[in-house]
Amino acid sequence: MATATLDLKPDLDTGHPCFGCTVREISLCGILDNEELRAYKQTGATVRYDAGATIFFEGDPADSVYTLTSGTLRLSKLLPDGRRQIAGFIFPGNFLGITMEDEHAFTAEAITASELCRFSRPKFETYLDEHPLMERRLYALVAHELAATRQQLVLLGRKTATERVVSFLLMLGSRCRMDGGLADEVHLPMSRSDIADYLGLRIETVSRELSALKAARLIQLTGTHSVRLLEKARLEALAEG
Amino acid sequence: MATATLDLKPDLDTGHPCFGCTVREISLCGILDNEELRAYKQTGATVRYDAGATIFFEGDPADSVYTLTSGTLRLSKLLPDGRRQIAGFIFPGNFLGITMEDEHAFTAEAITASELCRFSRPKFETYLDEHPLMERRLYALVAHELAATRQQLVLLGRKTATERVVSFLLMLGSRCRMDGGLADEVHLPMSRSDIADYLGLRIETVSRELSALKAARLIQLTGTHSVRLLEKARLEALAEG
DNA sequence: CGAGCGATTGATCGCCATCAAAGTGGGTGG
DNA sequence: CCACCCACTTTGATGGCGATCAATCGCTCG
Repeated sequence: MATATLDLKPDLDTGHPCFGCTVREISLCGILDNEELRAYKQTGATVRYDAGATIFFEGDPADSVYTLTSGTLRLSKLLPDGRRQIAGFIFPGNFLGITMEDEHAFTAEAITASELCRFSRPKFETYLDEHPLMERRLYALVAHELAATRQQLVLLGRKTATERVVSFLLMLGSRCRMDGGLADEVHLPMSRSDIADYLGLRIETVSRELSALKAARLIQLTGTHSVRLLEKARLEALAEG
Repeated sequence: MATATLDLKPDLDTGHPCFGCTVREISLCGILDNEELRAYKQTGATVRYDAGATIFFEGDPADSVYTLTSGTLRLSKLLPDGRRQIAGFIFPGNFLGITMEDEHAFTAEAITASELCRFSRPKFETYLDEHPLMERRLYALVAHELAATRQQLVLLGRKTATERVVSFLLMLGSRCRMDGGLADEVHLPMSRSDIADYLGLRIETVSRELSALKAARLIQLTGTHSVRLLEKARLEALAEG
């Protein structure tokens, strides 16, 4: 459904408040032109969070929406006894606060120091009312997120530990390529604990799987937070059983 | 975000093509009035599928969207070796074909004989262009679906077999109450195999868990496809660990 | 150089999968 | 109407993958 009307407006004036924003093209704002974006930006504000800080808790009133411009966030939920599941990571350009409910169902925390553009819900909705293209793009983003989340159901419901870890690395790998990074050097901003809670495993298992992949010469552990993918084809076969 | 503009239009003329449609109020169409609905309905067609029939396969071009009016569907995905994950069940009133991609990422099959209202994507999108309230409602539906799917991530990633089965029963229970059925009598149109593939378990485990809940006098198995929930409070405690 | 936290590696356990067999029920044809 | 059939479900016995418990490593920062 990539209609012409959803094409991005490429050029921004130098001096524009969003000039130099590295994520505009892949974010909600990408469809706005100079004037529209200036007006839109003025309805919001830039906010910063330190690593570990909480943007909102599960159960907090959902009165703002955000676009992440730098850093990494995690969306998570705790069971009463402390078990944690991470529903997703938010990378620059991603939209946060998709819900139409009154309360957030998940907690959003900064994994690394992060910057976001924040908009109040009422203002955001008014803006949407006046910009149907933006609403359509928002819909496309949510629909895409839904598809990705369903894919994660397959991972959690049916894949083995090895398949989960490899799928995760490939997923981040394709993200990096999207961001213009090297295709085979994957940066992992999150801890082993975050990875484990995203993949439905324990940190020991994640660590063991990474070590096993390294021993099999399929990856290289270039640092605690970076991995080099050595054999994409074999990894892709591994990821799907 | 339940604004007044999203309220349903209640009364339909007798003789209206959608008069008697039992799911209009909880479906996408709920916001349309007599005239709008008549026009909308004319852009689509009613289609029927037998139990077991496939509405579309993973990878098929996504050229139609649907509203389920009767029956039950499953959305599933197969791994190359035959492992299956069911991403969700579709009940009457639910929208099918949310994707904005060109291809369906999941296979949709009829669990029981089903009826759907089908609309071609281009016509549907044209209709959305002209009816912003409908688009907003569609967004709300998808956002809600995303939240539900993320909740399912918690189930698959972190819950035990018992917790999964109990969560599933309670989920269907709250659905029944929504549909005006008895709150504690849950109908399970799907097979044990479908339940297992939805919960990331094997059918033997599902069966054993149900037997154990019955032995604990927490449920009654009133038939292969129906369960009575006896102790909601204790079940709810069980579902969350 | 030492403290402390996250990551890795090792040893063992337990939940759920797997393998196997018996039970159940709905539909069909005699 | 009943007997059979076949698919689905349930129950039982055993096994394996990943969790758990435990110890060590290694980086970062004071």
